[in-house]
Amino acid sequence: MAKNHEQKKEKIIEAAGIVFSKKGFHQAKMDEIAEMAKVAKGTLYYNYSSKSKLFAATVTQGLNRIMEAIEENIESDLPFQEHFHGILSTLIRLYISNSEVTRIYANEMSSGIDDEVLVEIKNVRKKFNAFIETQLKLGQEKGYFRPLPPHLSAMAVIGIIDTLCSHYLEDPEHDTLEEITDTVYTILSKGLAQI
Amino acid sequence: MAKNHEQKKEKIIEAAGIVFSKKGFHQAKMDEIAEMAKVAKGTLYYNYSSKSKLFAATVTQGLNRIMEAIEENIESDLPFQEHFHGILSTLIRLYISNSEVTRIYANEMSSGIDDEVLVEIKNVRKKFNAFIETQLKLGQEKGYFRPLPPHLSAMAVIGIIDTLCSHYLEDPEHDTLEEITDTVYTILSKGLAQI
Amino acid sequence: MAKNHEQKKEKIIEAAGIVFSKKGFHQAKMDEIAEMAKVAKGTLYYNYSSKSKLFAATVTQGLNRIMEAIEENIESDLPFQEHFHGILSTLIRLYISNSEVTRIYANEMSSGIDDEVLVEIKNVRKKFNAFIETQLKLGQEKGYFRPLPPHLSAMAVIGIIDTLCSHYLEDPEHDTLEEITDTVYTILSKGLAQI
Amino acid sequence: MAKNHEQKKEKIIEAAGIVFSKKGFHQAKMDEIAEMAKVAKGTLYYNYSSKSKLFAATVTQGLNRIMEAIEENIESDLPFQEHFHGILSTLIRLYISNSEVTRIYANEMSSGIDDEVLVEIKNVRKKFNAFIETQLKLGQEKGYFRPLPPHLSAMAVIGIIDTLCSHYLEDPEHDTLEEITDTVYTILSKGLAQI
DNA sequence: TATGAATGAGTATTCATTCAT
DNA sequence: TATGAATGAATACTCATTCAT
Repeated sequence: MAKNHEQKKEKIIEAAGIVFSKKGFHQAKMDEIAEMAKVAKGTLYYNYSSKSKLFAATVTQGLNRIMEAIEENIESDLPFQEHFHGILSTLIRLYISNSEVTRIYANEMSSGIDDEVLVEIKNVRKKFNAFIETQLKLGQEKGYFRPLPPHLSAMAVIGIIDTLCSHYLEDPEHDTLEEITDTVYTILSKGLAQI
Repeated sequence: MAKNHEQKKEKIIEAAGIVFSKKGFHQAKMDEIAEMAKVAKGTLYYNYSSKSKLFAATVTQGLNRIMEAIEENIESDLPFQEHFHGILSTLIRLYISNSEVTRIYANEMSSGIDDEVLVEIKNVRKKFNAFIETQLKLGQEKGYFRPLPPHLSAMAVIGIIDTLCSHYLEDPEHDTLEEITDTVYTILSKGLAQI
Repeated sequence: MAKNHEQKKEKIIEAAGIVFSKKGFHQAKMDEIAEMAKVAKGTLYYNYSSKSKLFAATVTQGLNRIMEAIEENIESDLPFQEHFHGILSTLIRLYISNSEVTRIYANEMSSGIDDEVLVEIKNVRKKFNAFIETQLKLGQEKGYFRPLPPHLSAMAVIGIIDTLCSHYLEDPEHDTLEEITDTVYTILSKGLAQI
Repeated sequence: MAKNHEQKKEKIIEAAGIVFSKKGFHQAKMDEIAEMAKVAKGTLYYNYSSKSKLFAATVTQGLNRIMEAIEENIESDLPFQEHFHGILSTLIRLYISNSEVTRIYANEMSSGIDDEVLVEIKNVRKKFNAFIETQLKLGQEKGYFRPLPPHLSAMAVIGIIDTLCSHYLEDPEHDTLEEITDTVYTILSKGLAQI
């Protein structure tokens, strides 16, 4: 019953995503994850040897899924301006719809997690940063972007998206997703200043 | 001796700032704070009735101190462009030099803290956001800034600063503070795109 | 093995009865109960979610056991006088032989226990009072007892038994159980005064 | 200012009586007593070297006051029956009006108090028991009471009064003081059985 | 005499992890 | 493979007592 087993692992990751994002790493309880996944607590440990490992698996799988989705959604034969707008729009949409994972990414890289596991998570993060960085370098080469340090620009992009999307998720009634996207796009491409 | 007593409270807040910023709220231990402040654990509770209250006092005092410093450092009779550059530069400098507090601000608004206390902290945060928002509105009125939603722009400003400064603090050798400040200023005022 | 588990719960209740009766609710320590039951402290909490709940379970189970024993021991087809004597004698015997529980019942209904739990305990108490009250009403209907307020009479019965049995338990050498029983029976049925 | 000082000690005892009776020995906090007495906590220790000593002083003073009041209120030249009724009535009245002390007496002789202090309290108790015992012996000598063991009868008297008065104090609306007094008198003098 | 800030030993409770079944 | 009862180390918080002023 390999399928059955994989399904169970998937159910656990899904439950973990929900609980970790709602409570953060330290406040999330293995009991609650087990209950939400409808498995016994022992089963968690049967599949993931510790809370940290389960956390790492949750974040890693989640971010990889998001990155795959981004790559699928990018059409690179558009004019660069539209290409860039498309990336931001995709990023924001996926950030919102995968909020269980992105919230974790945003808030819970703090200490108290096994170093070994922390390294694993930081690597996925780097992969994510590198992806943005690549896009920015592309823009620079094409002469569309200013020659700013790409790794700092990449972080700026992520920082803006992270902050505005977190704000949106806290109170989705307050602003529309278009406003968020437009604001992000305008600031990043043209800046706050006019003329 | 009232002075002596106030000094002790100050020593506690200072120790709390260090420990909370290093470990985060849930991983910070009252024992460690007491030890670092060189007082008995009971003294912590004699002065702050709970861990949450101590946390709130630490963050509130810290952010208020930063806001005062910002206001003292702003020269508002400069041309707006330079005025804005000055604000960003001051913000970044204070963010870095008060890292014990700003790290907390950035990472630990998550759940698990008394609601009552959480509200107090969120209020200081709002005060901070409002300050940035006011500056942006001023720029819009002067015709210097585009008419973007000010509260979203304010968050974008904070998001960029937060992300880049956190990055700087994680590895201060990697980039200089000028690079950080320039990147923040350029992106925010002119955007990534050229022409 | 369910049996094993039930045995462990029983061992805990037994230990709790001994410690609570010796120390009272607030002075009883969970550590001591765990040690006496030969389980880890966590096991106490795995089975009873708090000290209050464990206390409630101990008292409730104990009083229910006593009430069952009383009902089994009453022969109601005797002449009423002997029937009443039998009840008192049974009550006293069970009070003494279940002293871990009755001592708690007598001394520890005071404050400091969760309200929810306190209510539970008071309900078992009411059940016990109601039982005595029923017997007294029966005696009144049969014309054997004076028409005194039954709930007050019931409390008087319990009060006398409680006081004399506590006295007996404090120093069992001093008086015999027969003397106690005779005194209780004589006072309650005929009063102190003669003729 | 000896007077002033004595007044302060009196204020402390009074506050202690209220707090001990409401919370019991272990749940009563020195802080609360100090606050209620409107003195600093240090002052408690300046006058009574420990919590146990303060407790002992509270109980001893209280019971002595009650015993004095009883002796003042007894008219011994009445017919014995009325004399006995008078004693019970006085006892009940004083039990109710000195509930802070009598509640302590009833519920808090349990463990956890310094042995030395416990002995002191038990001695006052014995004095109180002895007083009742003397009255009962008098009744026996006068041929009014049956020849039951006087120390057991005395405890029975105290047990009934204690239980019914505690019940009255818990819910003073439920029964009148006359009903209580009549029930106690009838049961004790004539018993529950009629003819 | 009186104060109240400071102390630290003592306690209920939590929760990741283990392991017999 | 899966379970869930059992564990015990870890931790926030309490409060009688002390003592410098």
